[in-house]
Amino acid sequence: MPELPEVETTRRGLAPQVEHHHILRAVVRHRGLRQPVPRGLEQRLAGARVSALARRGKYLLFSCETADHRHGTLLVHLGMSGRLWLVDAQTAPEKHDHFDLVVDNGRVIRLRDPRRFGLVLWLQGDPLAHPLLSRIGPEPLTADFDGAVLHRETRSRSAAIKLVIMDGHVVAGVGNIYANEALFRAGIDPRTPAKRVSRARCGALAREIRTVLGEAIDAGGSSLRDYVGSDGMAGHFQNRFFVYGRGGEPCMRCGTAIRELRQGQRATCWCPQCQKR
DNA sequence: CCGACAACCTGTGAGC
DNA sequence: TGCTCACAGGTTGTCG
Repeated sequence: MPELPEVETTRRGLAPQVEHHHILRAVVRHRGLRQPVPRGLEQRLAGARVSALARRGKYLLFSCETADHRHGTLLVHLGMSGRLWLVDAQTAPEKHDHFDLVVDNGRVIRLRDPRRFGLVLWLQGDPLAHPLLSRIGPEPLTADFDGAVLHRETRSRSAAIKLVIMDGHVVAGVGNIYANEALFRAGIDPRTPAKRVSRARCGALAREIRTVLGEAIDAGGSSLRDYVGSDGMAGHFQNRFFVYGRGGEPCMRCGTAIRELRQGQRATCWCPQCQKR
């Protein structure tokens, strides 16, 4: 479900409700996520103070000072179907509500994740040194990422450019929707071998990745099926897709039928007229 | 190092 | 109505 814009929308919604607040308690109802939710997590979180809520790629990091004055990080990933939102303390959990953080302001941050590809972990020490985070590529919305970086990272890659920009080790947070949309905006055929994308076109692609992610964040993310923001409100960027989910429909720029195929078990949509190798 | 593919899991919609 | 199949926003691990 969530790509970077949806995770960032969630972070922005939750931050004012949790930063500089204490966790009264945590509730784990299902430990079987992508990795098991660690035993003892509830004890570590009880009484902890959250100093900051940050994001790295699609991971959310709750920086915590525990009740016994140790530092740690609650790491949360939403996987394909996860969402994290605020509910009132009396809201009854439903079938796929696996995890709660009860905040000292009476709100509850609740994780719902039907497919359970999400992740809830406790990290000691420097969270960015953890193997899950240390190998993630540059953040697309900071100065760490630009055309020069993308060009360098793609020189040895013969795989299709779409697969390469979706590789989180090349650039963080670009999932299937925004990979399709950025390639359309940059005018690049998604099947092009990455190493054959010129320096200038890498510049255009890096720019479009940043633009489309930024616009999606401004729109509160994309709501497909069940995604909603932390406040339960749907995002509306899904109304501005040029190609994603539009196979067979006319291109919004030139009218040519949008084509669709599968790359790496994921749907790719592109305009054969507007996007070239 | 790179690429191809399966795996993890549930829900939904299309087609018969 | 009910069954089966393909597919859905992600990431990791394995194998060649």
